[in-house]
Amino acid sequence: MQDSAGGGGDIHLLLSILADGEEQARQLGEHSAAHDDGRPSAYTGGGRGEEYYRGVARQLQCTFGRAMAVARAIEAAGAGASGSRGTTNTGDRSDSPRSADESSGRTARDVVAQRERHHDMIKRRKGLPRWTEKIRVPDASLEATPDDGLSWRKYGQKDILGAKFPRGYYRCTYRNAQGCPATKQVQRSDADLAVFDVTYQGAHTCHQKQRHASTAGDQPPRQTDASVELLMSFKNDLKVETDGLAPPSTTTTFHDQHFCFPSVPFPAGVGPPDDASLGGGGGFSSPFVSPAGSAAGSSYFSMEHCYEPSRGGQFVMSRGDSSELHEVVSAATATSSTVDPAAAVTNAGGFDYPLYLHHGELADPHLPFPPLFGPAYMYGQYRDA
DNA sequence: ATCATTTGACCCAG
DNA sequence: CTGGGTCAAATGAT
Repeated sequence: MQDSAGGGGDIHLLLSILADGEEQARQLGEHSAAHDDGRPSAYTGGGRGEEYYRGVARQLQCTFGRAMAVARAIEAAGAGASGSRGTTNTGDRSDSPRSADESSGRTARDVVAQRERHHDMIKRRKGLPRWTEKIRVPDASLEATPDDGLSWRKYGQKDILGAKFPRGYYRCTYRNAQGCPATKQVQRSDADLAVFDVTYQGAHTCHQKQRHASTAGDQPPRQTDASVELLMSFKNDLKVETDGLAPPSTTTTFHDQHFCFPSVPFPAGVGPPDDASLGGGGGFSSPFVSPAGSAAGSSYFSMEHCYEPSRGGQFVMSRGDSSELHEVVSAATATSSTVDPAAAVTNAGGFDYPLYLHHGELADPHLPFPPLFGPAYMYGQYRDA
């Protein structure tokens, strides 16, 4: 079942966060209703932003409600079944470097153990959400590496067939410390040296503080992307629960690296939205970077549509499930009154997003939600020379 | 000394 | 069998 690292603890955290998010959503709705005329349009994304805002809030609320229900179910089920490692979890540290304990290097036993562990890990990974982002770095030097502000530790590199550059494998720095399952693969595009394909897998369950632009006011690390990611992992669980045999891993790909939200969320110079959103409190300039709850919701919805990049670079809907989640999204779509966020974005940013159009084509109106896998939009500030 | 990266070997899925 | 993903010893950086 939900193999997410922790187990009971995570569930509680999840519940807590979800409850929090639900509340925030409620406030969001009220807020937008109350301030609909108070705020300059810029804050609402322009005109109907308010309605849209409200719709999102409503959906968010709904989603959280469902999520909580399911989470409770998971909790209940988990209590009895208690996942695999529940019992055997002796060495949760698992990392315990190497043998050094037995005589020589590796005994058959070690090998077996390792294999088991590996297998177990693979198994676990399989169920984790997976998505890809294209990140553009400011300079195309070979040294350049996309930095998403989170702490990763490189654990491998491999030459990939057909790719000019090797692929780097990273895992969360706190995997051992906090059992965070997040990993990512970074592959430089052979077409554009400044572009990287970053495939994330697994949600961060750790509480590392995503630091980037120093930014002035910072807030309690609390929610932020931790909750976002948690939600994503949660969504994954949901998915698994809903349709046991959905594709093990889905990939959401966003081909844009300039995440310019409708109302230019980040006041130039002030810093990345991530920190702003972290607060979930202070004044936010865009609905998308507002309260963490909202952000989480957005991400959640975004993740709902999973595309699988095929070899040719095309995107295909890979979701085969017709879970309620889909309904939620659809509802959200409907509620947001078919706004054409794509257009909004395009206009606001002044860029064009061919991919967005594609999304639209695929009946994917969730555009307003940037893939706020936090870090990424950091690069949005850079203009490709 | 501690922690991160490098790098070849290993394992598994397709 | 091959390619992709991970492990872990060796090595480097702080």
